[in-house]
Amino acid sequence: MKQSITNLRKGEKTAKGLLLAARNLFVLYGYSAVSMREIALKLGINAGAIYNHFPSKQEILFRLLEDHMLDLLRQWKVLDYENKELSDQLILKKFVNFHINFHINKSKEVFLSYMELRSLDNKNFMKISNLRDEYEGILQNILFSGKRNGNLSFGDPQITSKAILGMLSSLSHWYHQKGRLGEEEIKTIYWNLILNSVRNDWKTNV
Amino acid sequence: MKQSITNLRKGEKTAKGLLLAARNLFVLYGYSAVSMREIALKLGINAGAIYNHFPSKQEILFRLLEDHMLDLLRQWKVLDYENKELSDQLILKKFVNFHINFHINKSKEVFLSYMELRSLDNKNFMKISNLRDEYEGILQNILFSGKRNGNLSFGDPQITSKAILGMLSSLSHWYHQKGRLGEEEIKTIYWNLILNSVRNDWKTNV
DNA sequence: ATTAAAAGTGAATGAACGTTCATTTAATTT
DNA sequence: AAATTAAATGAACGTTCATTCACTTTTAAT
Repeated sequence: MKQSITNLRKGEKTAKGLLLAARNLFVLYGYSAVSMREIALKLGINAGAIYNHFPSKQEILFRLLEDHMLDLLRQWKVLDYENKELSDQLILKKFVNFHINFHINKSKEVFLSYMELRSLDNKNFMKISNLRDEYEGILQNILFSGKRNGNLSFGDPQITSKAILGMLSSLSHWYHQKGRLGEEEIKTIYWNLILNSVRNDWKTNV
Repeated sequence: MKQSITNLRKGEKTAKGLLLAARNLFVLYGYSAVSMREIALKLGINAGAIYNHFPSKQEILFRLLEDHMLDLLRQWKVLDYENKELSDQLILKKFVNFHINFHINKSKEVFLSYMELRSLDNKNFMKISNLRDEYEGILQNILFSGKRNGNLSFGDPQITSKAILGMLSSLSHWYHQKGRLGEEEIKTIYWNLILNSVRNDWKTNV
């Protein structure tokens, strides 16, 4: 019989709990520094019991990173801005707001994806790497389009997209809910920085 | 008798070689995932021999990170821009160029300092953390000064400095010597992005 | 050349690692 | 309530970990 989301089978609850515990521990200490015993301990179960839910430690990390990247891409897609005839500037703003919102609300997942790419084995690395490229491609396309249409002005689009993503993603390294500024204030500050940086004449600066 | 730099005592050569090998391995796989045996193997010596040069694995990591941060701060200080009566805009440009140059030429050290802060024990973490704050303070001061004098215009200076440093530091994640663009081109692109982002009227954007 | 210090060996330490397994206990379905 | 499946136990597997140590070899100073 199918179970409701709020009334999971015991095993599903444990599996979710394990992912959560693993995520928190990996964020704090790094994948390699965390043992299966430590993860199990957070759930009050034995390390061996983890293998009723996941085939390996590596698979836990992969699940965390893949779930996160698929979530990121899916959430952008359902907004469907690309089919809404928005101006280049407005869709860039939508992207910035989306990215900030996501990075604030999923800061641990973002941080983990950032830090533990290298802990994936080759096959898993390629999968996640492709998903990352797909996401980076979204911003690149926005910038390309804005430059082509003359609505945005900046240097190399690939470097620029990397610079902007670097700026935005650094959020996950220092943002905490208890911080001085709220999400909206941060969005405003970042949007001003980014819009100014890409809408001015190129090579007019000292 | 004092030795010249090019003619080190054997032990000093080994010590330097160990730091280099450890740096490269830590960058590739992470501190926790690298064993003393692997580090020693790169030098063709036995793991036990490492302890003739360093008291622990933790100390090797700390040495790498401290050396790097002290080098970063020292190199900025010898330029002594702060005593040269430069305009706010020009000193910001100097800082950006300095930061990019350093991050391109020491990309492995930068990357390591970024990734392995959490692998330091408490005492060491505080030391490195303080050095990082000192460096971040340099940019914050430049931005504060520019805003106070009306030469720069942007939102919250602390967020802005974090955003700019995030943008600049992401360089170490993707820059490789073999890349399409050289150091000067990257400096130009970044400088345009950054200058535009902080010299325009605040809150005039859509 | 002699000698003392420095550097390296190779085995050993105890602890911790991810994973497996036979078995028991708990949850769910019949 | 009985039968079946899922979940957890706890010990053990072989391996690897950082570190120590008695000892040998190499290096550098006398």
